[in-house]
Amino acid sequence: MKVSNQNIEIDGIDKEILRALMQDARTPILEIARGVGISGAAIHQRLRKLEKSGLISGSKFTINPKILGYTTMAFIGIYLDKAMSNPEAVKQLRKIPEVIECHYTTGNWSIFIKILCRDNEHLMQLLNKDIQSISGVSRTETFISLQQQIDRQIPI
Amino acid sequence: MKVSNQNIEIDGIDKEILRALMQDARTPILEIARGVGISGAAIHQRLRKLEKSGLISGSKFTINPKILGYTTMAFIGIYLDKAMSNPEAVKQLRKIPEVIECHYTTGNWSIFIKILCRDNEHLMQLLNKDIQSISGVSRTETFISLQQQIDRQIPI
DNA sequence: CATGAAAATGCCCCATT
DNA sequence: AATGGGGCATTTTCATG
Repeated sequence: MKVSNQNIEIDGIDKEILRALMQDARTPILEIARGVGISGAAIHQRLRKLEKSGLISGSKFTINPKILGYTTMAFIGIYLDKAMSNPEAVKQLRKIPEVIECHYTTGNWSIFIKILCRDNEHLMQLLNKDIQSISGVSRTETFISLQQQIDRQIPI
Repeated sequence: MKVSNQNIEIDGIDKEILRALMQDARTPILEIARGVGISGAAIHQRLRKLEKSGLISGSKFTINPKILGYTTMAFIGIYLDKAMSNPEAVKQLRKIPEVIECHYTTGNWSIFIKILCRDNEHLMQLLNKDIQSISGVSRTETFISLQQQIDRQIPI
């Protein structure tokens, strides 16, 4: 089976390459080559093709925030005044390092963010001091992630 | 300055190593070594220390879901019947590949998920066919990410 | 913790098919 | 698209400071 989109086609070998690298970005190309039974040079060519297609958007070491003391994840829905320019609010949110995701969303909230904090006191400080002080923010609704059960990418 | 937690201490060199690899997991160790001015072997030792501490939880290639046609991200709050065992619901959610995050949360919802879908029709199918059919799910509230403005890790 | 050296391994380009 | 070869870079280990 082929998955195709625009001018990009991904076959089973591409999938195996991607799956290996999605699990561990430092998997040696030659190891993948041995696994799928083609030469390293071929894997290399396919990788260049996949990168050029934009399918591979990067590779990252992932840090466990808990080790740094960030044990609490929370989601915050933000209501903005109608007059407020959303991009300006995002600009201010970007300055808060604890904000790790930020979305414009449909629904009641104008903006929806994900944050990491050390504890409830830290969370309260982020809400009251950092976020509520952004001009245009009228109200927020917060809920805490008690436990994350799934964290993955779309399967290839 | 030192960031410390339990038995782990991270100095400025560790931070430079982590920052480089968080940006690009395939950054050559020797390149980092040249940048910070110590030997490759020393970087290697530090990396092993950081891995052992659990701070580094892995490395991943990141896939751009849009290239595969997954152009829509949505968040769904799920109400579960009181009698329902949450772990069973999570088990069912795990079978849906479009579910890329799943949290137990405080607040009105029992479970909060993030999904990727191809279009609104696909979203509706996920809601009506896949999620609503999970026993114990009484109601859902959905909002769509119109645009993601921030996506990052906690800064080191 | 850091180092240099050395061995092993892998990367990446190329000509060819 | 895939292959093997080969030059060069990187990784990894080790004994030592």
